[in-house]
Amino acid sequence: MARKALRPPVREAVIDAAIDTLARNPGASLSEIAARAGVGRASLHRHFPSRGALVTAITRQCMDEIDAATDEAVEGARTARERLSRMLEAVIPLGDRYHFLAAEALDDPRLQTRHEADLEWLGGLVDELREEGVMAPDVPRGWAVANIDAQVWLAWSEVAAGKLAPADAAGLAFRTLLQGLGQR
Amino acid sequence: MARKALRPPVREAVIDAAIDTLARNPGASLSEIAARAGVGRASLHRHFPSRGALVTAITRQCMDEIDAATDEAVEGARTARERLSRMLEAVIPLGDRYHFLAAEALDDPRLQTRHEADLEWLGGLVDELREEGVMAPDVPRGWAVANIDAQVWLAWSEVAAGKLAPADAAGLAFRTLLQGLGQR
DNA sequence: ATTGATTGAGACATTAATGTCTCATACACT
DNA sequence: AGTGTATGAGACATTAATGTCTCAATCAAT
Repeated sequence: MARKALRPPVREAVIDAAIDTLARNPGASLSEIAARAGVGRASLHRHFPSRGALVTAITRQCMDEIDAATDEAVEGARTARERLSRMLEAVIPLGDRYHFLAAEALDDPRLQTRHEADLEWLGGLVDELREEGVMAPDVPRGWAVANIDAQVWLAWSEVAAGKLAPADAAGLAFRTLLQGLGQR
Repeated sequence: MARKALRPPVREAVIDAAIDTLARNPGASLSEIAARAGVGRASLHRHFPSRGALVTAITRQCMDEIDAATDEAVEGARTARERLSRMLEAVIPLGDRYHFLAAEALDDPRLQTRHEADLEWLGGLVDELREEGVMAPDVPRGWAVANIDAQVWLAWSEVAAGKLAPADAAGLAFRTLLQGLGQR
């Protein structure tokens, strides 16, 4: 049941390198990415015909990771509040692989649809949080969704900048979401 | 004491067009910007020798606007809480002119320093909010600053996307900052 | 050892953006 | 009206990224 080959896994190496490189600099060239992957630029083009194809591939992979981590983390949680907490704990450590997506335009319509589905999942979570009395009903649903998304992004940025300990990030984001920064 | 000329104000037109265009697409070409400004590409280069010079100029202008609006709004406020509220009311409507700065790298060291100064101003505000008992002291200072910054950015995004009424934006951001999204 | 496929290196054409330059035109000011 | 300056249009050289192609070398499998 050997999957592929024992050769150097060029495709994976390129994807990893692209994620690392583009996260730092969204305008990085393909030469740069190939070099970081330890791969010839021609080989890169053999696996990904165009830059767009590469970007699409890594975007898909990032989304796969995020969705898988979320699904696994949320599994078995009894309340929406707990789902939110677990989701943050699972997703924030992946932030460095998701972050760059904000810069690269979501041009592939399928990925765009998928991203909307992810946001809709968050919307459902917000609905449940309201029903549980955890989240205020007079806060617009879209605002709540956008805030959760933003909090994930922000937590990663602070961790990446070394201003926040990774272990504290998710808890801080959770608290900030539900209670804000105010004096309790 | 006539300042300059009654000629078409090319410089201003280019700056405005650049702000509009780069806000939508950070990688927009100079041709695109010149066209939107209703100006020849050569004239653009007469006023701004290089792309970097143009980006620096508009960045400086945006910062000027933000700082001026903030200073004016904050003037006369008696409490830090009120200063925060007024700052949000003043700055969020300017968000569409500030937003793109996140994408364009702050390469000019002087602008970088200035941005840090702005963040430090926010830090001072956070200190005062703590002293007033408005903001929890166990939330890291840097996290609080980053959240205020992020909330401004987020509010604009939602307004620009048509998902949030401009009149509601600042109030919602203020509430979210201090109380979060939780049930009161 | 032989075969077949994949790779790295590099040459090449194409495309797009950038910055410089020229020149005829239009405007502001006198 | 006359003068000087700024403009728009376009030609031009330069640079960088992209994508295609070829060829010799390498590796896996037989």
